[in-house]
Amino acid sequence: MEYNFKEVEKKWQSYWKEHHTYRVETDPSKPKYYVLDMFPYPSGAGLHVGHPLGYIASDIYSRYKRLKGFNVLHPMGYDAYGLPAEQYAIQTGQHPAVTTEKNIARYREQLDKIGFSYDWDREIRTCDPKYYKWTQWAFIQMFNHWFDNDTQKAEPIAKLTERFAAEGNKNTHAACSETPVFTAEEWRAKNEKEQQEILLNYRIAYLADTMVNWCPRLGTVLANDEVKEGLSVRGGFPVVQKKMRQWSLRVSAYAQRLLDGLDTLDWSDSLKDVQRNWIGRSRGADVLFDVQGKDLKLEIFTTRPDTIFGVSFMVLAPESDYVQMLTTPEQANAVAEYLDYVAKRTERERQSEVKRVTGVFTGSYAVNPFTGDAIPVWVSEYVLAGYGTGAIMAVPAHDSRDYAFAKHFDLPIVPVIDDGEGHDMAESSYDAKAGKMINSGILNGMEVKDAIARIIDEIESRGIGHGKVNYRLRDAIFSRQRYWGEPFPVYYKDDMPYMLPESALPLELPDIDTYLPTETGEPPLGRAKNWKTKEGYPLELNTMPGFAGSSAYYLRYMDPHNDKALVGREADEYWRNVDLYLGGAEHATGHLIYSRFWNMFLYDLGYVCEPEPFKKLINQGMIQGRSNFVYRIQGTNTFVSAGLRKDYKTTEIHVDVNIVKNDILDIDAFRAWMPDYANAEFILEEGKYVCGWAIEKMSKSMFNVVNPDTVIEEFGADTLRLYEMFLGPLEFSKPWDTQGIDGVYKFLRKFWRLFHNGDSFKVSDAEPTKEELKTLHKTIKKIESDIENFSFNTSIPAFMICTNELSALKCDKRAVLEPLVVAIAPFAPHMAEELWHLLGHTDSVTTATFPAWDEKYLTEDAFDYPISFNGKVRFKLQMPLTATNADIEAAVKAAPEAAKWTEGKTIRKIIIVPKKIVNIVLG
RNA sequence: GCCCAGGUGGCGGAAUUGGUAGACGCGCUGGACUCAAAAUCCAGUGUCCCUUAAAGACGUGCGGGUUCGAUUCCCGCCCUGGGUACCA
Repeated sequence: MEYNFKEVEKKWQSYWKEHHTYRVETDPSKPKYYVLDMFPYPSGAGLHVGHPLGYIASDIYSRYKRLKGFNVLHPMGYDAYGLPAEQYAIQTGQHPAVTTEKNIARYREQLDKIGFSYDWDREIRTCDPKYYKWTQWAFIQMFNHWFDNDTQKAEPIAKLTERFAAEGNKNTHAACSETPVFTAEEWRAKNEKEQQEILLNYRIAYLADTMVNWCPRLGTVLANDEVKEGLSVRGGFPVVQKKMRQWSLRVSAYAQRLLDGLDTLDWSDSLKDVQRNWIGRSRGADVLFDVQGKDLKLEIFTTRPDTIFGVSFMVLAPESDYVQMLTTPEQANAVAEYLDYVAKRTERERQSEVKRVTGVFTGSYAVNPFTGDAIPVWVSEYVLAGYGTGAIMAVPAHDSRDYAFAKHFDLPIVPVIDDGEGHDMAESSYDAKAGKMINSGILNGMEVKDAIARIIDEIESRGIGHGKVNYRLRDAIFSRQRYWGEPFPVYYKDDMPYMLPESALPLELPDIDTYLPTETGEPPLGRAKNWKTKEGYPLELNTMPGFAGSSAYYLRYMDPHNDKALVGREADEYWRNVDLYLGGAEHATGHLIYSRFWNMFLYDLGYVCEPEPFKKLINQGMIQGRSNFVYRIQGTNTFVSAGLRKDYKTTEIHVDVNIVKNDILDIDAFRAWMPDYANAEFILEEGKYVCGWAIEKMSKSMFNVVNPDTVIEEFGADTLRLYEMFLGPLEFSKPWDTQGIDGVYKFLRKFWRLFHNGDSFKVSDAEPTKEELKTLHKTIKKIESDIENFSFNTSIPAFMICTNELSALKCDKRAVLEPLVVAIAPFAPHMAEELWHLLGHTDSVTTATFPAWDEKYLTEDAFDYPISFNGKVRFKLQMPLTATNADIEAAVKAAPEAAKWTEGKTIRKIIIVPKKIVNIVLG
C-alpha cells in the first residue's frame, strides 16, 4: 500500500479538530512552554509559501516540547487592523470589517491544511471589541501615569499632583516635555485647564504639538519606523515634516531600561545591535552659550565637549525656537527665505541630497565660554530639531559635517587635536576620538579621553552646563488620521483631553458612510453620527496606529476569554512570558520595541510579572520567488528556448511559474494561460522549451507566487513542512525552488514502506539487532540536538540516512520503528499519527513521550584509526578502543605500509584527536 | 560612511566549532525492472593529469600568519546580502 497523503492528512486534521487535540489549559503539575509566531496581517492575497516558514519551525518545536513533557501554549490570531483593508474600503465602499473577515477565513483555511498544532480556542483578532477593550484600557493607564527618573518607573499621576501641591515641580525628575519651574503656591493658583495642560507634559500617553512625519497621500501621520528613506513603508509615498497636535507615547522614558534589558535576552546579536543603534545612547554634555547683546542663553548638546576650544560657529535646526529669537532685523528676510525653502523640501529630498550644503546666517553671535570669542550663529537643515536641543556647536576641524559647512561658507577651521601623524586639515576633518589636545588652554597636552572628563567637570563647576546622556529613541506618535483602527477612549472638555471611565470600554468603532477625511479636513471619524459622550462632549477623531493592537497580544493569549482583565493573575503567573518568539527581523525597530515598552509599563503597574515579553527570539529568513522567463522573438509570436535565444533578438517575458516544471514550460498550459499566446509558436531544444530564471521578490506581478495549497495538493502537507525546513537554515533568506521537493517526498514514502511489506502493514516484535539499535539511537540523538538548536535543515537528512540504513537492513522491528514515529511526529504529524494508530495506539501521538537515546548503543569495540604523517592521511589501522599511544606506535612501526615513512626517522609525537585520527610527527 | 551577516562542487547546503572537506537532497551519467512509460531500485559524479586503473597534484573569495594539522583562529584586502544614516 503506497502512502496516500490526501486521505491520511484529511483524516487526522478532522480528528484533531474534533478531539480538540491541541487545546491547552494551565496545569501547574507540568512545566510550561510558550511558543509564539508573530501573528499575520490577513491580506487579500492569501498565504504564499514564504509565510508558513516560521510557523512550521515553531510548530515543530511546539510539538517536540509537548513530547518532552511540557505544557505548551501555541496560539494564533490576526493583526486585523491595517491600511490595505481601509484603502480597499475607500475604493469600493466595502466595510473593512467585511474584507478582513473574508481574508481571515481564507488564511484559516490555508493554515489548517498545513497541520499546525495551534489552540484555536485562544484565537484573537485585534479588531474585535473584546480584544481592543484592553488596548484602550492600557492607553488609559498610560494617560494616568508618568515616568519618574529617580525610581526609573511609571508612577500614578495622583502622586504627581500631590507633590506639585506640596512642593511645586522643582524636585521632581520626570521624563517629561519641557516645563517651566513652578512652586506649590503657583500650582494651587492654576485653574483646571492650566493644571491639565502641565500634566500633559508628564503623562506617558500625552497630547502635544510635535514634529511628525506627515504623509499627504495616505492622509495620516506615521511613526519613525513606518518611514524608510523618506517614504512611507506602506505604499512608498513621500513624507514631509509637519508640526501637529498628536497623541504620543513616552517610549523614550524607557530608553535605558530597553537598552539594559537586551542583555537579559536570548536574541541574535545582530537584532540586539539594531535595537541598540535605534535607541542610540550617547554620552556628552549640555552646554550653555551666552549670546552677544541678548539676555538669552543658547543650549546645545555635544558628545565632543573636548573640542570646545575649536568651535568656530553654531548651527540651529530650521524648526528650532531659537531661530526666531536670534534672527536680527538685517537678516530677517534671508532667514525667512531659507525657512521657506526648507519647508518645501520633502524628507526624501533632504535625505537624498545629504551632500548638498545649505544654510543662512542669523546675524547673532554667541560667546565661547572658554575662549571668549564671538562665534556666528547659523541655521541649517543638517541639524535636526528632534535630537538634543536642536542646536549644535560646530567644530569643523573634528566633525566632517561641520567641516563641509565651514568650507562651503568659508568659516574658520581651528584644529584642537593632534593625531600625531600630521593630519591635513586642508583635505578633511579629523573625527577620531584619539590624539593630544592642542590650542585648548587648560586641556593642552591631554589625551582626548581624559580631556572629555576634565572639560565636563569644568563646565559643571562653572555652572554653564552638565554631563548628559542622550538617546536617539523618540517618543512614538500614536495618532492616525484613519478609520480602521482602535478608537481612543478620549473625549474633550474645554479643549482638554479626558479619559472615558473604564466601565465605558470598549468604545466601539462606529460605522460611517465613506472612509475618507471630512470636507473640513478632519479624520474619517468626523463623519460618525453621535460621536460624543452621553454628556455631549466630543470624542477623539483619531484612531490608534497598527502597533497598538500588536503590543500586548501575547498576554491576551494567556487568558483570552477573561472579561475582567487583560490577563488574569493566575494565568500570567503560570505562562509568564513568551519562551520562543518567531518572526521577521523587519520588526526590530517597531513592534519589538513597542511591545517591550508596553510590557515594561504594565510590569511597573504590577499587571504582569515579567519585565521582558520575549525571552528567545528567532528571525526566520524570507523566501524569495524564483521567476521564470520565456523569450519572444521580437515582432513575432514565436518563443525560443533559453539555450537558443542568443541567435535571435528576443524580449524576456515573465511566465507563471505554476505552468513551468523544472524550468521546462508546459506548452499547452502556456497557450491557455493568456489569449495573446493561444497561437504561440515555439523553437525547442531537444524537444523541450527551457525557461530562463531569476531570483526576485515573491509577488503577483512577477508571476512567481507559489501557493502552499498547490504544493499540498501535489505532495501533501507533510512534504511541504519537511521541504520548507530542508531548504536551508531557518534564518537565511532563500529562494523557493520546487526542484528538490521530490527528494523529501520520496523519503516520506520510503519511511512509510519501512512499516509495510508489499500492501500490508507489518512490523515484527522480534528483538532488534545491535546494528539496528545503533542506527536508532544515533538518529534520536542527532534529531534531539538539532531540534534544540533549531537546526531543522540537518535533522531531515538524519531521518533520511536512518531510513536508508534500516531499509538496507530490512528492519521491521517495532522496538526500532515505534520510537522513530514519535521522533518524526513534530515534522510530519499526519503520517506519524497514521503510523502510530496502525501500531495499535488509540491515543494521539501527541500524548507520546519523545524517545530517549543511550550512548551505550553508539560505542564500538574497535576503531579504524586513520594514520597520518605530518597531517597527511596514508592508511588505516584497526585498534581496540582502549589503545594507548604506545600501542599505536608499536602498531604503526609494525605496519608494512608505514615502512617507507618511518625508515630512518624517529617518531617524535603521536597526537590522537577526537575523531580517532592519529597524527604522527616524524623527527 | 557606519553596524551586522555571509562567500564551500553544476545547484540548495553539511562539517560534532582546530581533526579524513563536500553529509543529505537536487541535477546529471550509466544500469536493472517494463512492450513502453510512470514508479521503484542499484552504481557513478569536486577539478586536473590519464585509453583505463593504480598512484599523484590541486582544491572552502584573494594575500599573508599561527599550528603536526585551518572552511574553522589572527592580520590585510576583494565581493555579495541585510540594517542604518546629516543623531553633533
